[in-house]
Amino acid sequence: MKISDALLDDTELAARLRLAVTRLARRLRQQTAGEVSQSQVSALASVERLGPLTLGELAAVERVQPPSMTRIIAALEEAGLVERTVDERDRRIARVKTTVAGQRFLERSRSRKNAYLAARVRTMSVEDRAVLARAATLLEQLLEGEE
Amino acid sequence: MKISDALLDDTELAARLRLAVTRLARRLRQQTAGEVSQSQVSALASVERLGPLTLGELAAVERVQPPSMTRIIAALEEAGLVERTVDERDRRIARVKTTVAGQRFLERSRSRKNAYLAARVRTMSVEDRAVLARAATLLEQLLEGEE
DNA sequence: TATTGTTATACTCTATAACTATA
DNA sequence: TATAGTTATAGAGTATAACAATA
Repeated sequence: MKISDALLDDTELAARLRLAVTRLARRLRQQTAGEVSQSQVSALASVERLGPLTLGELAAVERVQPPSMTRIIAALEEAGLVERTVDERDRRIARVKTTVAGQRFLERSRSRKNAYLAARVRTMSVEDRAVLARAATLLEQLLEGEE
Repeated sequence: MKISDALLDDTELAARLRLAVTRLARRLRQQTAGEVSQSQVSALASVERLGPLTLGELAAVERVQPPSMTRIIAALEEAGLVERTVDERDRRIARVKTTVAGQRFLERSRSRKNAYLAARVRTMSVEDRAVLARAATLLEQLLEGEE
């Protein structure tokens, strides 16, 4: 088997991806800038990206259990980054949307909390950045596409 | 600014990468097959890849604090996946290497615990896989490259 | 009864601080 | 005194189970 084949082997590629992604995620978790956790930022970004969502929908999107999302949203609400509104027709349902402060926070995140990764990316060639950009898209699709 | 430029912007790319990586890592953590945690598998893989290492070296490679590595290695040792040996000349130093069982475990990991990712990768085109393979390499370098 | 979300509780992982033993 | 590693303890973050409110 040639090296070029080995590099594209499903299992090998999956293993390498998993290690790389897991390590980088741990590193980024340590980078945790400020009082807002990774999960909270991720949820906040989903709310911004997908618009007003119910807690259940958010939990599904973020792949966490409902009680976890309750806590995440409670923290974001306390920080003034999201706003909850009860559905008028079905008062069991709560919808979440970003506040202006939440949107500003995300903007700052993109230029400040990602400084670590951005600094690393900045040292890369345009070609390498293009690869990472395409990979990011693929990883997004990979997660969206399931079941 | 053209879309193609935006895609290669340091900050935007970093933000997208972070979200994608964080989400995938969380998804993979849930996939946690069996009694061996992500961190343990990651450490075990490093031991296999880099050969016999001291606990301190391992902690540095894995970007965790020494007490965390102590616990990780204790768990791996209890599971019979690694073996510790005390340095004869300096009895403060403990070195860790994989056992046969540890190597077998990693082999199984690659074909079983990564099933989720591998299944997703399998649906991708050869071109997309090549992108992910290159991205994996870049992410590895990104982490290795820091001081 | 079924569904949406919450509260209570416990577990896992990691960190910091204090300690042991070796040098 | 300095260093390698461990033990003690605490803090996030998440999960499962039991519950409350609404339909």
